[in-house]
Amino acid sequence: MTNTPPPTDSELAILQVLWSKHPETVRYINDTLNAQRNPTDKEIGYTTTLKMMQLMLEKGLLKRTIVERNHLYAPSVSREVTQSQVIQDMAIRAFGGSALSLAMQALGNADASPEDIAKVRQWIDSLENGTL
Amino acid sequence: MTNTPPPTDSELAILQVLWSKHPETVRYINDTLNAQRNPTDKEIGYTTTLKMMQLMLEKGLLKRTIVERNHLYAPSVSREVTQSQVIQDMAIRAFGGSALSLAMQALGNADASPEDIAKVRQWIDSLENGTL
DNA sequence: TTGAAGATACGAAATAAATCGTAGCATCTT
DNA sequence: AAGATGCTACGATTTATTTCGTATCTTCAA
Repeated sequence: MTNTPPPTDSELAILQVLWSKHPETVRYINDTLNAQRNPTDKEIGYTTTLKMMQLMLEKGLLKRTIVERNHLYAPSVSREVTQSQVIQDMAIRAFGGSALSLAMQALGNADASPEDIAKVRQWIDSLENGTL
Repeated sequence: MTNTPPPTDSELAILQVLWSKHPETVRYINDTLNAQRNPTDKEIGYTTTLKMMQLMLEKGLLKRTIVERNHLYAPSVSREVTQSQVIQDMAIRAFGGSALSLAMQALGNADASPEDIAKVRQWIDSLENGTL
């Protein structure tokens, strides 16, 4: 088990963009991040995002292909795996290690619609029967 | 809405101790943290914990009373509120803002026993009725 | 009354994370 | 061919977080 630390905040911001669309260029990521952000805040410089992604490449969080001298990046760990890692980490850090109590608290926070609740019920059923 | 940033990692470690027992002394917190930690790692110095707690006092994360010249600390924000904040933050950082998908992922991670699942079902029912 | 033990205060160092400036190298445009 | 444009590389700075060293005060016991 390679106990890599969970991604930092900025790393997660980059990963979220790449999860929804990849492979992509640094330019694309940088533009997307800046588009999301509150216009009153200062923009993130291109080289900042570039540097982050280079570090993530070294850490093994991203992979890269080169096409026509341009670099295209993609996540090298799936969204689900990374999210699990984040949850596990958060459970330890703030919930005494209990992912279950984390889950219940999150449900309370979720401001769930009736359809959402139905989805959760279904999910629970599948957990009960499923591959456990 | 005072948009205070969520507690950092070390701050959460201290808060977790205090949530389970308070008010308590710096000495107690420090001993507890060191007892929890892997014996191979270096211990946290007393003054380190002291400093953290002083900073947390300034930030308003803790409150303090003085008894017989000794300082006793307690959380000034409830466990539930802080945990909600942490979840909200994590939802944004890693789940595209959806506390619901965070909750479902956490359920998958929770390695839940049948009793646990029953508890979750009950919790969902109470959410639905608005028994908050 | 002196000194050991144990406490707090606080400046400052060490570490980690995020940001940027500058250089260098292609390609494109005129 | 020369300048503009747009890319990557990478050292270095800035900022945030964590850790600790040292001074100081109080109490207790010999």
